[in-house]
Amino acid sequence: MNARQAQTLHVFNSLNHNTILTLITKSTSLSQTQQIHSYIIKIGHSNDTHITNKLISLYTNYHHFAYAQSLLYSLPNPNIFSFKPLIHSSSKLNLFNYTLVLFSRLLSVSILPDVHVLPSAIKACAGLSAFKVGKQVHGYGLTTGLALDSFVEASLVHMYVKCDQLGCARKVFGKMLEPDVVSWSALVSGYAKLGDVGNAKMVFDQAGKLGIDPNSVSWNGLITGFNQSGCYSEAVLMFRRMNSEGYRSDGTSISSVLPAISDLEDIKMGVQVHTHVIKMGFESDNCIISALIDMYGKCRCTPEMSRVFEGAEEMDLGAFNALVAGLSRNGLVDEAFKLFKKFKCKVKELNVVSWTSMISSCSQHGKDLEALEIFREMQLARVRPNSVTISCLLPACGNIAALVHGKATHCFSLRNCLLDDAYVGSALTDMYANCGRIQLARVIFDRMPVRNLVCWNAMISGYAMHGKANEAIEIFNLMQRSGQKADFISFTSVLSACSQAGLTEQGQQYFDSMSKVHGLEARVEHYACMVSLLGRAGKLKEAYNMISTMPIEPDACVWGALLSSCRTHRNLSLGEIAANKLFELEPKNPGNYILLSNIYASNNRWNEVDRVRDMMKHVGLSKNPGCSWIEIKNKVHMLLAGDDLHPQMPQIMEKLRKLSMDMKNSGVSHDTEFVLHDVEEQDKELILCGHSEKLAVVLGILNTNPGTPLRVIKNLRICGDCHVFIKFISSLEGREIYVRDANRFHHFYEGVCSCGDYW
DNA sequence: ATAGGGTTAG
Repeated sequence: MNARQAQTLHVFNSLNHNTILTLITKSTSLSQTQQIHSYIIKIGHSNDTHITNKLISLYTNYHHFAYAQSLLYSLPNPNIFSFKPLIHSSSKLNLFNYTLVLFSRLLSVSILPDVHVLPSAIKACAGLSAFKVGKQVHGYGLTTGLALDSFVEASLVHMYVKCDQLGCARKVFGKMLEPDVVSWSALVSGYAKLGDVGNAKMVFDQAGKLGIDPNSVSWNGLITGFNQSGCYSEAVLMFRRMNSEGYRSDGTSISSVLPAISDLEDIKMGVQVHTHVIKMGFESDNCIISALIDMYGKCRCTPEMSRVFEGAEEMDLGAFNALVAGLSRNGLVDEAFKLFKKFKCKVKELNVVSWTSMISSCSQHGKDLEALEIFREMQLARVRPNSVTISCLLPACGNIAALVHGKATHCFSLRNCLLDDAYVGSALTDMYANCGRIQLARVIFDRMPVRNLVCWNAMISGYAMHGKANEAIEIFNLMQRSGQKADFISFTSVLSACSQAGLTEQGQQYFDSMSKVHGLEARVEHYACMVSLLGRAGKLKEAYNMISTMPIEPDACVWGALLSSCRTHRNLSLGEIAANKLFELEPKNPGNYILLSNIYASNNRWNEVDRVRDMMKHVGLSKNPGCSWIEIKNKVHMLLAGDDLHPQMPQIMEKLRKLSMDMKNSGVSHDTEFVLHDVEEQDKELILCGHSEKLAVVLGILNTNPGTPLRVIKNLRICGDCHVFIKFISSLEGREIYVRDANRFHHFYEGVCSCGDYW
């Protein structure tokens, strides 16, 4: 090729080059871009960096990232502009991982990032809370001098705040030549979010010195931050300060401060804010309406709550959800359900929160079957349940020992990747424990990737419920070794486990360690555990002394623990004291009368037994089955007083069956009463009947004494509360349990226990 | 080219 030819070719190419660039800039659609692209390939310009950069930019604009990326990666000599379009738009779309992939590619081909690209990478680290990577990028910025740029500095502050590294954030902020409101606000709300009230206020008060004028976003960020860390009174305080210092609170301020007021149950402040809302004309803001409804609900002002809802111009789903939650929180479950049904027909767009809060209110108020039914409907309505839904549904399964449904829910969580959620894990642990499957509960617990206090407590209380004290203690210790602090609930479980297992000394040690080691003052439920711990060990006087000297007022649980212990040890004098206290505290609780009558009976004071029955009648408990039980107990005693037990059995059976029928006919709640039906007449069997809690205790004894003979009667139906089920199921460990008629959740077990004791 | 704030379900 001669010189002239070469020149011609060059001119041709450069002309062509410019023409192509103009062409690309004029392209208005994806298809045009593609046409030009194919032309570029045809004439052999696909290695031209300048041209390809334009193409990358176009494809990125059309969100054809794969295309843009393949062009970028195939370019022999890319420059910073080849990377910019993809890095910027991936960062804009919050595709953080992708941004970082592109950024590291940029570094690996030895291109120096500039002050425009670096903030995108830093933003990606912020979005991923990737502290280590963020620090590396920061270091890179320092060595290259890019970190001196004010935009880079601002994004670094933001990144460190998002990674909860407030020390680093403050360092960067402190070095800024022109500290800006945005970085400062991020820093302040970051401290508030971590509950660091001191630093939040300190940095906030530096505003004047730094020449920063806080705007409403700064104030609101601070309020929300305090809310998120549970510093509710600080949040309210800041709201007050905001107004008194002459800053205008906007809609966001109000909907941020209202949840704090709700949690403080500060109705006075709530009403003040409500009037402020009316004065400022914020009444049509849906967020504020929801927050107001929530506030009135949490302050137990249901009429006000409904009034706000009805006063709203348009039906907002958030407000509806808040109303449903508020009604059920105040025990008005039926009204909540009615409202839910009405809304369901009217508007077919209930969301996850609507369904979940309805499920939650059912499972919290003994409407477990309804909760399961609503969950089914929710799926028919094609609303996707989330982890919150599952953690509300599982207690419903556990409450009625609906193992089949619990397992189905477990599978659902597995399929939908919800098992990693700490709340779901805890609820599953709890459900399996409530269904008598403590080993499964443990498997769930062991597989949890992240554990919070709720998870540990669920496992401890599961073991405690099953009378497995050593295991409960093991988990309790494991929890502390893992760095999780124990709370009141952890101790209640451990103490009750010790009490059930008769670990008197160990229980006493744990009780003492509460205040000495853990800085927790024992609550009334812990004293109740201690009384039953001492009582079970026969140390009734010590138990009574503990009640007499405890620093807080003993409640019915404490006295009840003493009374039960007195029943176990047939102690009449202390039993009478406890019972008299209980008759004052809860005169309508039949259990206390029955316990006392038992103590009298075991001391052969049959006239006193009759007197207790009369007392029951006197306080209006004559229709209570317990009253009849006392009567029948007397008669059974008479029957059993004879030398030979066995000849009396048919008669006893007859009485029991009649009583069982009476209970059924009088509509006794199946929650708390144990009912026997369809007892097959078998000779020489003594059947346990009675109050569920007592039955649970007896079954528990069976459970801890495996040698106790267990005789089997077929087709016995039991309706009882969860305690009965747990003890019952675990007492049958290793035997087949059949669940027929699973739809109605009436559990038919093949087998029932019988033992020498009866109440 | 980059950055800060809102309601309702566990």
